[in-house]
Amino acid sequence: MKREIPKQYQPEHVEPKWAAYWEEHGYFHSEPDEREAYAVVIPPPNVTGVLHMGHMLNNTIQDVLVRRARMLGLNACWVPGTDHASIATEAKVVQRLRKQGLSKRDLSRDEFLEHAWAWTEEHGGIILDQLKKLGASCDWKRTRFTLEEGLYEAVIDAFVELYDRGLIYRGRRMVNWDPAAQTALSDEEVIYREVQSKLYVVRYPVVDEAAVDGAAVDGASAFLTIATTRPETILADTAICVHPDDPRYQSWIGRKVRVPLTDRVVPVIADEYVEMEFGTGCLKITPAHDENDYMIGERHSLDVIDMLNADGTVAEVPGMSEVAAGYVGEDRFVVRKRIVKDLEEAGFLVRVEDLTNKVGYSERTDAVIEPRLSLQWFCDMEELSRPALEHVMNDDIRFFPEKFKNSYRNWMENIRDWCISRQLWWGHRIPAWYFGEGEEEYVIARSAEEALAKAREKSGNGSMVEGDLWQDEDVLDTWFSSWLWPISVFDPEFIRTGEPNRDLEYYYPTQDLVTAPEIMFFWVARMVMAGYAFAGEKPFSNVYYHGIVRDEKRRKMSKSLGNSPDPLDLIATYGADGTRVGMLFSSPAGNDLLFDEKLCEQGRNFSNKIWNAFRFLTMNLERDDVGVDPALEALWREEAGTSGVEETVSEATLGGGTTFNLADRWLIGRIAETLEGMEHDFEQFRLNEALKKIYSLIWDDFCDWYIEVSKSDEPGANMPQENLTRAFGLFEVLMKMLHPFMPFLTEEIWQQIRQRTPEDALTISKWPSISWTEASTGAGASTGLDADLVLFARLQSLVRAVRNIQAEMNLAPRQELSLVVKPASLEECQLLEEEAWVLKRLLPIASLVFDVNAEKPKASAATLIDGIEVFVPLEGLIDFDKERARLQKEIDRLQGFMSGIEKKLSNEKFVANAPAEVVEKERKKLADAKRDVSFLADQMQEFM
RNA sequence: GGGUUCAUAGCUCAGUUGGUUAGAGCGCUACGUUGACAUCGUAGAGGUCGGCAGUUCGAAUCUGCCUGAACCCA
Repeated sequence: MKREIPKQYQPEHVEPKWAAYWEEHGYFHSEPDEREAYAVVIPPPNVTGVLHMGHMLNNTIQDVLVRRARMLGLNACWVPGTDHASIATEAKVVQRLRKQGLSKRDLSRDEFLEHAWAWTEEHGGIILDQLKKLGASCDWKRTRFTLEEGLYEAVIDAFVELYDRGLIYRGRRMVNWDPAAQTALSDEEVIYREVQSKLYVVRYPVVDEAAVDGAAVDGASAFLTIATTRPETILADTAICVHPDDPRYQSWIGRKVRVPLTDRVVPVIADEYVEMEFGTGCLKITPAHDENDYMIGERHSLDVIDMLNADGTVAEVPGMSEVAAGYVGEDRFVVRKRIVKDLEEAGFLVRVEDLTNKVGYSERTDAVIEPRLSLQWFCDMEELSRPALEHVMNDDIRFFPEKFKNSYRNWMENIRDWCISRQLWWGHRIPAWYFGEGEEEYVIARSAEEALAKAREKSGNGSMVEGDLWQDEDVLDTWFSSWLWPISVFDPEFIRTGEPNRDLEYYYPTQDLVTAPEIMFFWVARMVMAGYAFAGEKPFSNVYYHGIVRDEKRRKMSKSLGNSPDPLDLIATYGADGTRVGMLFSSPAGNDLLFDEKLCEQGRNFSNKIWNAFRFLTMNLERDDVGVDPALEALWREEAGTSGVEETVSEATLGGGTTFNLADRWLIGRIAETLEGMEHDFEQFRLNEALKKIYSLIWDDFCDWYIEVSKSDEPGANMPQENLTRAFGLFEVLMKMLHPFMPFLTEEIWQQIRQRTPEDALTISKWPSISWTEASTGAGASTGLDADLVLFARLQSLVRAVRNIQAEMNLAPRQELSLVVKPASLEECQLLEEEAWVLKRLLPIASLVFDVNAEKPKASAATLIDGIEVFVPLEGLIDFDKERARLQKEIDRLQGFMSGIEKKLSNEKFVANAPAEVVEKERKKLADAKRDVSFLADQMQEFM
């Protein structure tokens, strides 16, 4: 049966077909059963986001793991979903409203949420469809969203639960304020960046000058000089602070200064916080706008003056001068410029210096963060962090790469309370109900009804009605919902009931979590906390942190830089399989990934290479079907284990050359080796290494060697059909091994090789496992698979050596050669002669002689392979100069090699101290090299 | 300022407990197209393993210092 197969692989015709087929047959849907569970929860992307390169990498990795687990016979369940991305989504909705001429303030909460849901429905889920194009084998029926009903309840339950345990409290604290989004942020949402700033040196007049001794400090002035990077905050200063031991300022402590541009008089205080060396050693204190100043303020009972509005404009504060009053309502950065000018004009500005410092920016809006004192909800981290730290440090939860344990510990040990309230509407509304203006006049409840009952009790006012209560307007940090993800996607009610449902019981703890190190604190650490806090058990066993995708200049790929290719364009150009390979190839474990489109091209080329191997085999097919090779069938274990090589099948069936020829045995041995190697790589999450192994097995071993030696002796004739059946059989195994990486192409070929029922789809087939123990026995064995590997490798070396001669002598590739091979022993001679066919298929051979006593033919090029002398007679073709040069080059190389060994062996200490086998090995190397040199030198004689 | 990691071929990276003639892919050079694949094949060039010292019979590998880079936290 000759089939027309296109010369080039066309992924665009293949991928949609199998994506639909897989989904139609529900291969990726999982329900609890008697098998071992393998669960992975997706790091939920933003519901309205679009796929970027980071998602591509993240999900490719997960898909490889999940597909492999599925083939290993585990009940694989990959739960997809999205999160509501409180700040980002709300910002987008506000932006859209603005375009419609609406402002958030014009709308009621419910009206706003309607717009937000509309937006979500419009854009939501796009990203999940994009994941399908990538081939992600998620259980789409289990798709979750952090704001859907059940998951919403779970978040409220978690809040109530933690509040009841005393781990959530409300307090007036210094928080990170995002003036653009007008909300508080957690510490993790602030990104510090180094910027070129100015340090403004400003002097404050001392007011009680009369009290100063005549011997005023260095004749000076009745001024104290401070340095600040934020001069506008001067308006809210309530003290000047020096170090208590600073000799310069001893006489000033306890006196008073007037704050420039105000009529405020503030004290000079002493506190050890001040660094004497920095700036002037004299610090202005603004308790409302700096965390450290706030703490100093607490210690010294200073006033707290808030001079910033929520939007970052300057507010009116007591005592402003006329000039300062003009700042009110202006943005803080505008005021910074104006105040510098005004300070200068008023004679307060001493000088301005350049300074590099770090400034905090909002992770979401990129606005400069302002420390701001406000009443917020916090989660106490001390108790929650304890088990989270312990179970990572003791490897109950393993981190890959392990180095991330360090920063995890560092963070956990210095953890601060988590500000969980956000001044936003899009999210989980805080279940706090107020019944009075007092800071303690509230209750925590799941519903208004429950709140009323609790409020009546707390207030002692039994006649209170629902209308007397108002719910907190704020929502919770998005991560306060994401941290429940591994629990809530399976059982949203668990936190309330404490009774796991069937899914949670079966899938939890999940197996692997794949994510980027940037969200280790945001998400991973908190999921671990939530896991122990709510389920008393870890949420996952392994965390694989992959790198960040960067461009060739090591810049992070981002939309704003425009340096990120569109993943869907890549898929269109190189195919999903090719793109996946490209992503993985550039992804060493745990390192950042310098994305290079060339690697996707390499992936596409690989697709094409495989396609053409398939095409070639198929073109050789003379029957309607490829048939079954019984010997090969016996080789694969029925039930796949996690280990590559087990159980023995008798030598008679497999060894002894009865059914499999040397090339078959060699390739099977290579498959066994590769399976073992890949398993090891997967244990370490070294996916790129595993991929490289199967890549090389297919391209180098199968295509370049196995198919070549399987071809017919007659050029142009079809392959012998038994060879073909076997080659197809081996090809099928290779497709299995490649399937987790390149699911579409492999399924296509798998389905084209034979007629398959839905039960036989590659995607649910069993991972191969070879029942052949010799494959894993020690090297140097004289029989069995190892010997075959050695023998075949020797033949490969022989072929390469002859090809090298062909190239060096500029012989035409088809120039037929009469080879003379002179092995060192009779035994070897016989072994080689039996396998002469391998050489005949791979080299243009006119005649081939094996003889331990062979005489060197006249005018021949010669070389040595493991002591086997090989002569290529080149009567009339040989170029003496070239041959001499070739031989000399080899002799030089060997002599350099030998001198190193001789030096080693002449060192008595080496001979005395090194292990005997090491010394013996060196002696053998030297002897072999000597033999080779003398052989080559003899050859030289002929051409002198 | 505190912590962590890294430095191997032109580029991106392997190199498991110290003993290898230090590997791979890409790139580069030469040759090759009478039917699997030029999205290909064959062959080849290319590295004093950042520097200096030390431990050791032996160091890319262990230790210290130096230089350079990156990341996290404050």
